[in-house]
Amino acid sequence: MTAKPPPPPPTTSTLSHHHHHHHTLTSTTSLKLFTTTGKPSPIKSAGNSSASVTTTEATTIQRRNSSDESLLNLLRQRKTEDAWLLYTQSSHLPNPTCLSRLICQLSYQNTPSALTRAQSIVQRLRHERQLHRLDANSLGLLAVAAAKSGDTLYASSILKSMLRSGYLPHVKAWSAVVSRLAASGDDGPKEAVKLFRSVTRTIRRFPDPAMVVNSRPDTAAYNAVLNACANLGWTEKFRQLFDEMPESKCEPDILTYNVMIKLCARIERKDLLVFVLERILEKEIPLCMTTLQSLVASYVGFGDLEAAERIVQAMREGRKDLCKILRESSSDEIPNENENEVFEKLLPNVNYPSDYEPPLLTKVFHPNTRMYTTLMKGYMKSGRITDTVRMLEAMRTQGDSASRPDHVTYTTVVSALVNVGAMDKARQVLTEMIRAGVQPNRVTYNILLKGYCQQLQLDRARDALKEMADSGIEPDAVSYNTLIDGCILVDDSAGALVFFNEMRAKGIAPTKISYTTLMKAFSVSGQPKLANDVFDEMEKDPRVKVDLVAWNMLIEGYSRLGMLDPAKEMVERMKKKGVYPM
DNA sequence: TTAGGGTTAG
Repeated sequence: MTAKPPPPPPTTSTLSHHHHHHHTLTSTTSLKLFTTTGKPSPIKSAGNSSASVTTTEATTIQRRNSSDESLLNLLRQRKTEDAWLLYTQSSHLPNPTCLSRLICQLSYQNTPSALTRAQSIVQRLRHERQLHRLDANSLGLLAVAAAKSGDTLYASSILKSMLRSGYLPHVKAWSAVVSRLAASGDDGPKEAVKLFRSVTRTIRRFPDPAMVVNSRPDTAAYNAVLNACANLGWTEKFRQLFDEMPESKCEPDILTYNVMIKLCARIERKDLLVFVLERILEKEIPLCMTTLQSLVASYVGFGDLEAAERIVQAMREGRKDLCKILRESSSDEIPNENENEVFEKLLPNVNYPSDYEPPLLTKVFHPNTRMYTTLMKGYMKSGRITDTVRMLEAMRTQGDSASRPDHVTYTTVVSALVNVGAMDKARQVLTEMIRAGVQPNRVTYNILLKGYCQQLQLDRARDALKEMADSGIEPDAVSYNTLIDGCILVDDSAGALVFFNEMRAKGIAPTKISYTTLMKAFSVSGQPKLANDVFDEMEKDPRVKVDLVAWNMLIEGYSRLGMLDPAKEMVERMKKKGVYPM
């Protein structure tokens, strides 16, 4: 947590430009600080500065030094709140140590307000071209805090600007951001892969290995980027990165293989799932429950409930020959040739002879709540509502504490009932869960909101929103997006706007779905001008990126009314921005 | 939150 001076920048030709630039800035800026006249000072270093300054300047320096000293004291005592107040009370820019420590402590608090404060310091420094005053440690922590709060755009922009300036973030910092990006929607996974590449490229440019020792990717970092590849279905990229792990002295671990299971599911290669399990056992990597969980989830995703049930049943019976059971459930679909080559490298065991005796689990695993809930989701998705409810009953009465229904289980049942329009029964389950001592959460209520909206019962939806607040559950963007969409269903664009404004008034950040849904409300009600206004707001909001859906909604608003000229104009504007219609 | 059971658009 201590503030360190910026790491020595790399010396390769590409980055040396930044290097010199960077250094010039550092020395001149410390001079500027000590200058009150605004004229360039002849002083060359802080060391001999006091000799050549005037008396007034010396007094100013003293005042500033003492202010920095009080700030540093507060920071040392971890009085972050007081430190922040002191910072805001003075127009003087604190020294690099204080600024970095303040950013570190604010980032470490992991609260929205602390993050906003840290960001405001960065914004000020950026504006005053003093960003280099912050060390790599504080910027890295800020990036992690931003990523954790869901602001992955901000987090990756901080990291990118660090890399541009020759700063190398700690592996824990940059990999945390890669991990968040990988799991976030939109372009997140692509950005994760890009970020991973920029970091490793920058690392390679440093001639001295000692300088990059804390920034090199570890297995966790690889797992994060592999997860991004899995989410994208980028098999070849996955293999490349997987292949370079040994060169980077990283061993694949159980998570790496769990991510591989996800990749197989994503690219619809059900036939490969069993080979991943066999490979894990063959490499004697300790198996964990989540691997089996991932397998069941994958089969459920494929709609192969029989295979999922077979695993669960085998586990209930305490069997260890899961591989054998899964081999029996493998279908004989013909896989893609190119993909096969890739997987022969990832999973050499796909080519083992057919009389190969698959390995046994080294330990017995029992199905838990999560696994049963996954199976339940399968029933829900295939419309087997009776089985969903029956499963809940079985879990309640079974008496096994590791598989008792929890809030997600009940929420799944609520969701299943909402999906078939059985709102009264969904309500009953909500009551039942509360009686059983399981508290519904925001997701449970969001599903209920969705149900009332779908039933065009907006008043009931509003009541549910109140009920939510009364139980101490704050609505989020999803709650409001659902309600805005509900207003569209009853042709109430004014109501949609009211919800949108209510959301912003509550400090809930609109997502791009909020913007596009509100645009849709105005578009379908024949108010393209208003849709246009929302679009402009969206462009101004740094938290969201205008995407193709937003452009389409904008264009559609005009086309719907036969206003082809403005529609064409929008298409041109869109092309100029580098977005192309599909 | 190094993955992982439940929710929102088009």
